Amino acid sequence: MDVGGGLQRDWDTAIITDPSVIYIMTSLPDSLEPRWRRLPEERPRQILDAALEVFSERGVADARLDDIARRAGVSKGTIYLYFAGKEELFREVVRKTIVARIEIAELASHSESGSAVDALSAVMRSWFEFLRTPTYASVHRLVNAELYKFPDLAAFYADNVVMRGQRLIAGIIARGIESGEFAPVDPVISARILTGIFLVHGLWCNQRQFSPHLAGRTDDQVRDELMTFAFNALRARARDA
Amino acid sequence: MDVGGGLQRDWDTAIITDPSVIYIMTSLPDSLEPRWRRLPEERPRQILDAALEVFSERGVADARLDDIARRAGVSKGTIYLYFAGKEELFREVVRKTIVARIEIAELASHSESGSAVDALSAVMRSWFEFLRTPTYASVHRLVNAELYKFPDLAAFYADNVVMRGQRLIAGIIARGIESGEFAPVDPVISARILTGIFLVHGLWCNQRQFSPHLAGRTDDQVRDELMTFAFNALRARARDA
Amino acid sequence: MDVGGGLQRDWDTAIITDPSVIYIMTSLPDSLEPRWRRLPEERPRQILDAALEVFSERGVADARLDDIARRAGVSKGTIYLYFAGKEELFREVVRKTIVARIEIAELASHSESGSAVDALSAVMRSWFEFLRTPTYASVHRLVNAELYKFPDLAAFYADNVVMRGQRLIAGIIARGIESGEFAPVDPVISARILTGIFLVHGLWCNQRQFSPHLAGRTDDQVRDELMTFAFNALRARARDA
Amino acid sequence: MDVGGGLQRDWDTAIITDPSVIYIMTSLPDSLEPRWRRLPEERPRQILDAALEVFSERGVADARLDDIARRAGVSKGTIYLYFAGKEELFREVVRKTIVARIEIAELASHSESGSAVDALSAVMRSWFEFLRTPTYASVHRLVNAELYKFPDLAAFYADNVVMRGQRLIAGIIARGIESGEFAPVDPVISARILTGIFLVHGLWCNQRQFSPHLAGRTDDQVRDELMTFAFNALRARARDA
DNA sequence: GATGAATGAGTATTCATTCAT
DNA sequence: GATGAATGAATACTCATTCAT
Repeated sequence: MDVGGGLQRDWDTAIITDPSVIYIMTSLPDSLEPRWRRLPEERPRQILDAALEVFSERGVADARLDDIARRAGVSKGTIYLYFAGKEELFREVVRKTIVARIEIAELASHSESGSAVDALSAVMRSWFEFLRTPTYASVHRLVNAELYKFPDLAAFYADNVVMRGQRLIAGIIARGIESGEFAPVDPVISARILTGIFLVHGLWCNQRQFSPHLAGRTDDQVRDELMTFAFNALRARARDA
Repeated sequence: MDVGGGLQRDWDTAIITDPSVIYIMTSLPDSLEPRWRRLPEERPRQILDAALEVFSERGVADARLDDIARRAGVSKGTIYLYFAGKEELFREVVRKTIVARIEIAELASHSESGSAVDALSAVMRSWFEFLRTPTYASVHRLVNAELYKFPDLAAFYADNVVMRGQRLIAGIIARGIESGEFAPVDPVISARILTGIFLVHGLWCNQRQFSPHLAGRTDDQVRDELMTFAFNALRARARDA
Repeated sequence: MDVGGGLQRDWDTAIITDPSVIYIMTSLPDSLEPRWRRLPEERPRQILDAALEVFSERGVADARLDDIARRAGVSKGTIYLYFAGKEELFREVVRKTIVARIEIAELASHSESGSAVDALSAVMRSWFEFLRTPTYASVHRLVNAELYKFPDLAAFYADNVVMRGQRLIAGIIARGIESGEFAPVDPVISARILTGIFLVHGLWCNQRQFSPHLAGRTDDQVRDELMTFAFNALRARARDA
Repeated sequence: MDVGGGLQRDWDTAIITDPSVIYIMTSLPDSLEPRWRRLPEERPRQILDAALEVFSERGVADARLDDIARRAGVSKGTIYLYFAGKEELFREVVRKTIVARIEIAELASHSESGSAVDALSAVMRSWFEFLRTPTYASVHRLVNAELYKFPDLAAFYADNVVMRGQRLIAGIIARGIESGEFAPVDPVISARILTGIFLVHGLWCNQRQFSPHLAGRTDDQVRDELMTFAFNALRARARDA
């Protein structure tokens, strides 16, 4: 699903690459000496990174393009060479970061081999890892704070992040029920609830100043507590059962 | 089991009084020309109500005092008679609404009599009811979206809402463990996780446009699913236990 | 025809009135002492006057709202209290001045009594008088320079100024032909041509720096030359006739 | 009587060369791979042509160098290789086009042989032909609209176009008076007025959308009406004379 | 107390101009 | 010569805040 506008080029593929080393060989097949040229295409990356920072620090409305430009090390006008405006810049920030987030989820899904318990553990660990990432902290605040002003982005986020993660977890739970590892709960419902648990706790971990209820425990402890709780719920035998 | 049933309905009307009906008759019924005058004492309330609406619709930065004034039925200048400025107005909105929210929690806590299961059920029901309230929807968005710009308010919120609610639930869980109703989980941890579950789902229910994972179920079904899940987790006997 | 947008109030009627003396009596019929109140409605007039000056000096695109505000003695923001933006301000300037111009034409038309020659003389004199007015100089430049960017205004101008003036003159010419004062020319064509003659010469008189061909003659001489030429053409008897 | 008939048609193509066809063959026709290269010598011409278009479409202030560059098929930077800046580019556009216009006038003046009536007819026809040219339409708008911001250009235009044309016509009129073809009018005054008539009507013909008074007649009819009127005026015998 | 006209600081956006390649 | 990425000065427009009435 293409949420962004008409301006995007092909920096998509460079997302994970360190911007300071993005070079490209000018392919002259017959040339003896391949020459490296500095890619102006790193500009968008610099701007997007700076924009994510500023947006998440101050919110979209309060973010000043001037700040973003300064932090990206470019002039204000340069932003407009790559993005149609503030709003479009924000769209790109979200879109790009969400895409990156999906990659992570994809990686996590590779751990589907083995027992359902092991698979779920692996997914939970890697997901929580991601949730505690500074990037995710920023995006999550933005999603909660501003996305309702951008319905198309919100839909994109819901479809590609929440639903996707939930489906991944639901699959594992279903497998676990089949294999007898888990009680016969509703896999979809359980997956939704687990997703929610991880989301809030990710948020709380990322703004510990405002989370007195996490006082005294490390992020890893919190994660382990969540996992324990999750497995308890999934393996539960109701008293009267 | 449904203890808090009779009183939740008036939360909204208690918190957001309809500005269009706050009038007072200045002459007796038998007067030929009854004249209505707006109650000056209600000014701050009207403004706060309008402000909550506008803030939650557009965010603090995008909210225009003009809109708030118009919606409150007063002039822009009047706002400054009661509040020092936009930011202070926002502070008051949050403070007042949080205080109102606390009252509710207090009320709910009265249902501590009876079995832990019944008490927890009652609290969960009444709390979820509140979470689905338009007022809460607004506040919750504001809390997630903007509170980090107001550290003092964030602390106030964390202390008085999250911690307090968590303590309430933890108490009930502890009681349930003692009475043998629940497995010997950590009451504080469980309370925190349950709190989180309810918060996210409250949020999701309040912005269903962006919550495809709730498609096909009513808010009440969602609540019941949460409760089932919660009790499963709390009553769990680990397989190997 | 209403060309302007939604903002206009009722300052229309005050057009010719000197802005510095626009006061209004607050009509309290029973009050013993009528009190005068400064009309905020003079603001639009001040702004429109300043805008006409600046627009005609620098053109619409080069005109700075700042300059207009300063010259009107108000702040920049004040302009936006009365006009939706720069373009709308320009529309109002043209509309208002054109309306004023029509009043003049109306006045001139009163001289329709008497001989056609006398009537035409009177109209020509009063029209040329108007053409040499500083206000008209400004408007005429704006019309020629920028109106093509505002098709609705251009149509308004063509209908209400050019066509109207032409019709007035054509009527007099027709009368003169009937009475035998003029040769049997086509009244409409002649009126159009005379209109054109006066328009260019008005323009030339108003920018004499660029009109070396007017060197050595006063505006009144120019006018008389035009009139002589016009009457020559209208009274002409073709040689071979 | 139609003297200048054969040559007016090429004015436009001489002045605005179509940029898309300025190429040169770099190899001989018998070469297997004929390759076309753009003539660098044509750069300035291409830019000037594009600039005239854009300037006349949007006005100097609103014209974007970007558009001019794109239309000229060059990069924005290239413009600065040939012109000092936007203003200087405009100056060159006017100078070059005016010069071209003068050549035309020169050509037209060759038709001074024969009767004054024939000569004047020829000049009028060829001049009006030129006035209706797209190029002239553009220049005329620019002259009226923006030249007052460039006093030196305005003087250049007045001296070389208006005065020169006027002198040409005045000469013919004087000849006609001498020969008895015309009444003893003032040749200079008449020439000025005739010039004015043709200028306005040229303008009106070029923006017929805004000229309801020309509705129903072709440009040629308009021209013939002007000529009839002019000859009427010139051959006039005042009633009382 | 209320009003709403007026203010002006703050910012997104545009575009002529420069310059490294 | 050409390019087009980069710049930053310039400016329309917004809106919180003030204050005379």
